[in-house]
This record gives sequence, C-alpha cells and structure tokens, in this order.
Amino acid sequence: MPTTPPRKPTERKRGSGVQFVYNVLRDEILSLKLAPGSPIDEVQLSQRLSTSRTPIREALVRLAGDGLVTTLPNRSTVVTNIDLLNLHAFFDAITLMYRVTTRLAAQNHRADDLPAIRARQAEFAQAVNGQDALGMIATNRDFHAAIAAAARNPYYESLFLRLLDEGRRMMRLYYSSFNDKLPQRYVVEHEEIIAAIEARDIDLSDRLARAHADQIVTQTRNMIAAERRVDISLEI
Amino acid sequence: MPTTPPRKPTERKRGSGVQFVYNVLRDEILSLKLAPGSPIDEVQLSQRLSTSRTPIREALVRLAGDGLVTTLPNRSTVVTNIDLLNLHAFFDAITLMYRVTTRLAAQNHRADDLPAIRARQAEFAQAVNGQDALGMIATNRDFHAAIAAAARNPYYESLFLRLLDEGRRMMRLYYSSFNDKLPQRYVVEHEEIIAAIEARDIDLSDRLARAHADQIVTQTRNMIAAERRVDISLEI
DNA sequence: TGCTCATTTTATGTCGACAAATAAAATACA
DNA sequence: TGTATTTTATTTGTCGACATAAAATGAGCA
Repeated sequence: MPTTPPRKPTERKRGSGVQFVYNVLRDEILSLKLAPGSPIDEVQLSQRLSTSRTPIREALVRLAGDGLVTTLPNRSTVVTNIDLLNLHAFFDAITLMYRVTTRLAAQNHRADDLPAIRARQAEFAQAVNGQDALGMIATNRDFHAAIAAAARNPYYESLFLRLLDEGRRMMRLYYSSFNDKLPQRYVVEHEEIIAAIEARDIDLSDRLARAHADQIVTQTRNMIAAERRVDISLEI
Repeated sequence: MPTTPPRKPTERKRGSGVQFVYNVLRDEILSLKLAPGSPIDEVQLSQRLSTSRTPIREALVRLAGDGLVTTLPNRSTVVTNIDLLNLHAFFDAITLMYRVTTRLAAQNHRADDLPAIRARQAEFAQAVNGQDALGMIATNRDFHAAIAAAARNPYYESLFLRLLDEGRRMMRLYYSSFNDKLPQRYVVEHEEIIAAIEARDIDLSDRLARAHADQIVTQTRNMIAAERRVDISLEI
C-alpha cells in the first residue's frame, strides 16, 4: 500500500471531496498513522489532499462528532487521545453492546444476513490462520458489525461501531506487546455465535457473546497491563 | 418568549457563531418549531441569524452527527423525521439506557452528584404540580441526564442523551392527545430512584429504572396509538 | 392535451482571502 | 541572567463569490 493517498490534482467529482477527506483522515486515525494527541494542520492537510480548507474543516467537524478528533476553540484540533482512565467505562459499554447486538441478531436477523456474517467470519478465520494480527482486529470488527446490522437497532449499532473503532485504536497502540500467537479459540467462538443466531436461541447468543466479550476484554487488559509495566520500568 | 432569537446585527464574539447557530437550530428542532421533514434553506437561515453560510453549514454538519438533520447530497438538508417504524428499537434502547445509567449512578456517584440530581427533581416536581406538560418533558430529561452524568460512563451518557432528545420530539409531536392529567406517580418514582442511588443499592436501582422506563414507554405507546387512530379515522 | 427534451433557475459544494485570537519570538527592564 | 511586555507570526473563524448539480420551467412535437 502506498502511504500517500491516491489522487489526481484537480479531478474529483463535486460532493465527493468531504467524503474523501473524511475517509482518509478516519483511516489514518484508526491505523494510528496519525498519533493520538497529535495536532492536525488544516492548511498542510489541504495541500496534501489538494483541496481547499473548507472540505477539510467539514470532515474535521464530522470526525469530532465521531469522537475521533477534539476541537480546541481557536486552537488546533488534535487527534483524540486514548484515555486509560476511562477504560472501565469502555469495557463495560462494549461488553454490553456485544451482548445486546448478538441477542437482537438472534431475534431479528433475516434471510440474507447470515451469508454476510459468514463472509466476514471467513475473512476473520483467514486472518487468524495467516497470523495477521492487524487483519484479525479489522476483520473481527467487521464480523461483529455485520451482526449488529442484523440486530436492526441503529442506536445500538452506532454506539457499537464507535466502540469497536476505539478498540481498534487501542489494540494498535499496544500491538507491540502482542505475543503473535493468535488464538484459534476466537474462530471457534465466532462459529458458535453464528450457530446460536441461526437457531434464534436468544439466551445462548447472549451467553456466548458475553463470554466472547470477556475474553477480548481480558486479553486487552493484559496487553495494556504488560505494556504499562514496560513503561514504568523504562521511566525508572 | 420572543419567537425571533436574540441577536445584534454584527456583534458576536469570534468562535461563538457556530455554537449560537447550533443552539438555535437544535432548540427549534427539538421543540418542533422546525417540523420533521421540513427542508432547511442555508441562505435563508444565514439571513435570519445574520451570519454567513459557513457557520450555518458547520452547525448543520454537527446536527447531522446528532441525527437531528439529514443531509441529502447536492440537495437540501432536512430535519430528520420521526420514523414510527423503528419505534421498537427506540423503546428497547432507551429502556436499557434508563437501567444502565441508573445502575451505574448507584455504583459510581460522588458527593456532589446527589444535590444536582435533587435540584432537577425539584424542577420536575414543580412542572408536574403546575400541570406544565412540556415543562415536565424537559425537566424529566434533565433529571435523567443528571443521573447519567453521575454514572460516569460517557458512552452510555451520549447515547442516552440522544435518545432522550428523540423522545422529547416524539412527545411534542403527540402532545395534542395528552390528557393533561400529569401523573404524580412519576414524581414518586423519581424519589424512589434517588433513594436507591443514595443507598448504592444497584439491584433496586435497576428494578426501579426498569419499571420507570416501562411506565414511560407504555404511556408513549398509548399516546401514539391514540393519535394514530385519529389519523386513520381522518384518512378514511 | 400529454409527453419529451432543452433551458432557466435555485441551492449546494468549493474556493481564496481577510480578520481575530492565540502562540512564539523579540525586546526591555530589573 | 531571568522575568515581564511588546511585537511578530501562525492558525483558526468567517466572509463573499464562483462553479456545478438537481429541480423547476418552458418549448417543441405527436
């Protein structure tokens, strides 16, 4: 992948400018190519993406709505940094969303939802088999996003997507301490979840989702704790 | 209250323009002064609020992030209309948020949270005693928002606020069929909730919040059903 | 009269520029 | 040398204008 986004100097359809900027920035933020806390220079960005400041600003406002950037009045907007103080709130919320979306998917899914979910699961399994940790994070997100779509509740879905993105950033941040032994266990759990959804077993779906979420939360916690110990030992 | 917003032709501090426009539009949308589905003319708005189109657009983007307006590409942005198809999803989500925020408030509230909550409850009781239905809706929102703030989970809080606002619009929409006998019952339930939070009784808080939410959902459902019958009879 | 296509019109998306506010630098002073 | 104050510079917030896309209008024709 080239590090510079694909662009042709002044050829872009009307109306796609903002979307383009939004997508580029969003991707760079989630992939930590833009570090948390780093300031965003509007002029520099407008030059890099060869557009005026107006689409940049609009994209930034949207990203601020997503919580991905923070706008300081009259000062630079910065990439929202990951606060380790509210970790508990994050884990609590994402666990609940895992459960609720899976439950509702078992209840509300329609005929063509399952193929979509299975397709995401196939990509996930492929990433795990290929020992592609970053790919696993992304495909895991897509898998659960597909389930959330089948749950047919846009309120839960939007919060869940936001939390999954936040989790993706966190995972990337602490990726260095990943042991790289990607657990086949997650693949199995995903399969069980699919089966429960297909059987429309709401209670089982809930229990599986809860266990799955606890798994992920525990591993993430361990990752962060390990990294923190390294930080501390480096500080001293 | 004057129907035109307070403004002085060209005197406004730098940076407050967007916030001002955002607040005015938000209030007008939530109070149904701007009807759901009605288009928003940027030029007309810029003249009415005596500002340029740029702050208007930025405010509209923010409102779109809140789900209060919907932007149709290359076409007018319209006030998001209340879809009665997803009512089930709405009630499901708001009930869960009532429960979760109350639970967590019981668990996480600090010393100065309760006075704030009690202040909102006093306003609520006053609105109920004064048979001020619209005031009751607004103060009820603020009461539960205060509880959500004490719950110390920004993810739940933001979703809950969004749902409460959406509910406020729905209530206003069907206000005509309100019986105007404002139930003292809600005041009592609020008092019980406060007591449970203060006692840090998580299970009781959850049960009370659930019952309270069911009350509100049931009444709202009845209101809508009654109004719908009227609609149907008018159509025939 | 009714339908299709060209034209006009209206409103949005984007642009470059100016003004104000904050940060940075430079100067004055103790 | 260190601190306070003025000056400069950088960056954001706002503005008016132009370009373009979709809707509204009107002309042409069957």
